[in-house]
Amino acid sequence: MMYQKKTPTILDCGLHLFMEVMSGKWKISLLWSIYHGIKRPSGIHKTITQASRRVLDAQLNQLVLHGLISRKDYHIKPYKVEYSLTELGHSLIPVIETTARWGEENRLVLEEKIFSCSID
Amino acid sequence: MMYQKKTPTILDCGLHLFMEVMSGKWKISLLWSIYHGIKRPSGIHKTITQASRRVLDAQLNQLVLHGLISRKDYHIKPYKVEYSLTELGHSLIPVIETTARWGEENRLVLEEKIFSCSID
DNA sequence: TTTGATACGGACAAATTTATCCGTTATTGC
DNA sequence: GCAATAACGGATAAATTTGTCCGTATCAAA
Repeated sequence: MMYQKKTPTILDCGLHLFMEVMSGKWKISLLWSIYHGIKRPSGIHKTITQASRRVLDAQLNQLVLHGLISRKDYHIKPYKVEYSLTELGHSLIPVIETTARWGEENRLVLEEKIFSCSID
Repeated sequence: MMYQKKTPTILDCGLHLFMEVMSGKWKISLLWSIYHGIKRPSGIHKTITQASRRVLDAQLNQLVLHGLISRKDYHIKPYKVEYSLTELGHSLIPVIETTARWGEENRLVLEEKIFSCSID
């Protein structure tokens, strides 16, 4: 069962919409894997070993519900399931690349700041 | 006292860096207000009435610690404090605009999906 | 002198997200 | 049969974020 929000979601501006569907610790990595052709849940898990399979499944479900990826079940035994980006998911790639570029360009400063926050 | 993280922060890719400094329910609105010339805490609060002053202060502090805004205390009575974007904060504006544009372009679909998640 | 504006943050509760533990089903290979 | 792989999700604990309730201080104006 999925968690039921108790406070209203704010979607004033487009950035809030973006944050809403992107928030989730592993979602970026998941989208990235799928974009790079790793489609099966087990394969994805092998590329994101820090997270448990359970958690990845949950976030994959959210991505599906938000319409960024689609899930194809081949209905064969042994099981086979594949995820792929939807059109909406694809439209997100250049946006992700823009933000990722900003992060990389400022990595040194950002890492230092983030680090100093986590000690005092 | 600020919360002490217990699990390691993941900063593999630039997008994670972006998410790290942008995560926080009111940060976008705060940056937006400051960018648009509303600099004093009380004024900012008037533009974001859904949040309590306490919460806004906390997130403003985080933005300062992450180096996105700077805080100038005029050391006069009655109190006067002003926030402004740092160079790093400014460099974020076009990135925010890119993601916001994506959100707006897909608002209809996204709102519908987000909404349907919140009912079943 | 009481009210209101400015500014800030401790202490704690509530909401939300993430992680861990385990149980299910079915197939392949040894 | 027994272990490994593939797939999925309930129940619950732990971590993290957000919100609420207060208390501090200074000054101005009514």
